[in-house]
Amino acid sequence: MGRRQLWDQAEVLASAMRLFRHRGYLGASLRDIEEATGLHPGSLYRVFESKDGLFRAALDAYNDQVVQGRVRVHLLEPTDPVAGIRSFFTSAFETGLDPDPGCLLTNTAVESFTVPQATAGVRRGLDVIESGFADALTRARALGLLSADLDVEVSAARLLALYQGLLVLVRAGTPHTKLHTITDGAIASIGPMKEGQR
Amino acid sequence: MGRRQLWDQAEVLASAMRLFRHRGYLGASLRDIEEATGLHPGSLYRVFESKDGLFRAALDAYNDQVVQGRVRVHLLEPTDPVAGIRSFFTSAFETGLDPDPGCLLTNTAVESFTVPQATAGVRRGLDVIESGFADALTRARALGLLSADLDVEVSAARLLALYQGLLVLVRAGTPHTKLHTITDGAIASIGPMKEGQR
DNA sequence: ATTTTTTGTGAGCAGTCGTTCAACTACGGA
DNA sequence: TCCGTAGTTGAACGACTGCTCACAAAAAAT
Repeated sequence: MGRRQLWDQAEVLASAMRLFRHRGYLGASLRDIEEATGLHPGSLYRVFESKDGLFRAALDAYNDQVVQGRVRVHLLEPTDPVAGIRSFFTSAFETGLDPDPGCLLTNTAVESFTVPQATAGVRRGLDVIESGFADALTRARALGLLSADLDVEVSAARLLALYQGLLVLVRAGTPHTKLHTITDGAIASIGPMKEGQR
Repeated sequence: MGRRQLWDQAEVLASAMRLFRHRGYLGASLRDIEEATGLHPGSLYRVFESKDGLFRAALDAYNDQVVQGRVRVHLLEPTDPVAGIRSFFTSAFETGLDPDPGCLLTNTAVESFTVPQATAGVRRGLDVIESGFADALTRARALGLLSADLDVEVSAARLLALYQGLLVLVRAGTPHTKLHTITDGAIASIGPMKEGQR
């Protein structure tokens, strides 16, 4: 054996994730990373090989924890799937953080030409979200909350786009009132049954 | 007077715009800019003061030419506003360019924490698009193409988000078939009247 | 023709980038 | 106890960053 690792990998990835989410891949220098994680370059490079490697690991952690977690809580588990979709949207900008860091997937997708190694991870995360929407829509339809002839695949794709667009607007500093309006419109666009309808 | 400027400012801004659109602000170095525009740093700095200054000028040019132009052609002028909205969406990813550079507004919005000087320009551009949507929707409603009780402001905001989301997905390398599906959904979500309806 | 004014050129600046590595520290096994 | 091994440290590397400026070139003013 030998000396034991003094730091927790999950904690370091969480710090790196926060930093990348806020500043992007190019905008986060290794000095920034050093400060954020408390790790010196030697340790970082021993475990993650490169800045790229760290970024990919952080993106994977983001997918496995943040994205999967949010999809589960808002899209897979709620007994009211329509309300779940709504809260999935609003929780994207009501983070309590200022400034709102947006979504690492969105930010990385846009940066993808300068970080091509990350595109696979971005796709994986987007797929998770889209599948989550599809699941929630299917369940909502089965519960009679949505029109029976709603095309789940098409609606899920549109909700994904709308969600990514919302996160762009979050980054652009759009006021929350407008973000709520968009969320309301998103829900309305999947055509939930009103009271007394159908 | 003195010596005359040898280069066309509009051409230089167009080249810079292309470069920034593809690589982002941080991803485009001054050497890249030099190569793309054919200008040496001295000339660049005499006219634009800094990399920031050049970027802001390029973003303004993007707003004034690309954004305004596309809004006019697809949203303000067409006699069929619904078809115009559709072509506004599809023209965002059927650029004929490979790889598709996406939209400078979208990309800059996401990069905004590392280029805070550009947020005002981004907002201006987004407002132009949203107003364009609102104009097209109003005209469509007046023509009886849409339901009379459609809320134009809400729908315009949602179309803007959807459009920005589409551009994120473009950057993520989403296949065109899916982008078309999303476009179809966007049109369907504003509820255009079918034949025989109303 | 000479001076003045503006523009173009590109070598070079100080600082930062991602990355490496030799010295050092802590632990398990003999 | 001492050795082998794994982890930590931070100074330093070459490459690159945004940017400057002394000089050359060209056009207007004199």
